[in-house]
Amino acid sequence: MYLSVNLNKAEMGVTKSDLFNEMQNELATVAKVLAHPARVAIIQHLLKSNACINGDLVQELGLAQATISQHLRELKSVGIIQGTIEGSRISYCINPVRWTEIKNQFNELFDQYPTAIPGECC
Amino acid sequence: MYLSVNLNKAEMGVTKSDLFNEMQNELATVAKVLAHPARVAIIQHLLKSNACINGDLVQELGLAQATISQHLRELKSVGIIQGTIEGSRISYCINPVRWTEIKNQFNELFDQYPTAIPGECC
DNA sequence: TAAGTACATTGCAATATTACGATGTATATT
DNA sequence: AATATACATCGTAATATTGCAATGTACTTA
Repeated sequence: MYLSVNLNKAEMGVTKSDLFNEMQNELATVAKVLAHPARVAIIQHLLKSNACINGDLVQELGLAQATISQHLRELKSVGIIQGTIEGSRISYCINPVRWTEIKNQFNELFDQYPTAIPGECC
Repeated sequence: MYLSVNLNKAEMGVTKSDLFNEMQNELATVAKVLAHPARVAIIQHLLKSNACINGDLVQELGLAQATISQHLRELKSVGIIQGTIEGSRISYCINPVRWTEIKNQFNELFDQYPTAIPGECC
């Protein structure tokens, strides 16, 4: 039987981030940014072309300009990309330092799994 | 000027997954499952203890039983964990094969970034 | 068989995300 | 200065996610 200890009104739709540690919250935040195919596609386009502008991505992905702009903002929010003003355009590219940080963050989790387990697991 | 080509009513809140390729959709789907600190915490608990049951996680994370069950279902949905019935309990653990697959999937993306770029980027 | 334990599922409320048209801001061109 | 270009932001509608109480299902024990 599971008795409810918390008698307050439930906070629905709200992630209880105070229950988790820094690493768990940070990894989840970055994962959330990668959790949309358009943003993965934007990243891959930046990997291919080294740098590009909003308009390129509108052409490439077939989403509206406002939508691309919103995705770019989310990618920027975790620092995975950066934008530089170039005249009337903004040139976006991967942030190399942050890229490595994020890669390492994920691999710290991935590498926590022992490569070989005797015969335990289910 | 950005003329709208699509004159149909906008499909809001709906990810246009048909615009993206298989790799992009799959990576995004897995990232979405990792995009919640509770699910990262569940994974880490499984890494530490090799296997555990729903009740353990309720104790460990301080979320309701139904909530843990929901998170476990999402983790199972991408195959990152698996559950085995053990009497009246269900023992969860990491799926080793899928774990490696996912790790490689992410690193395929991460390793697309050239380690050293001359002096191009912004 | 009845009561208890363990977990899933359902139903629902609150919040978050996705998408785009419309509009705003800043630079560039005529 | 007026027009065009490039991008951000706002407003809004549709859908998705999060969380939990209540309930359902299956096994276990008294």
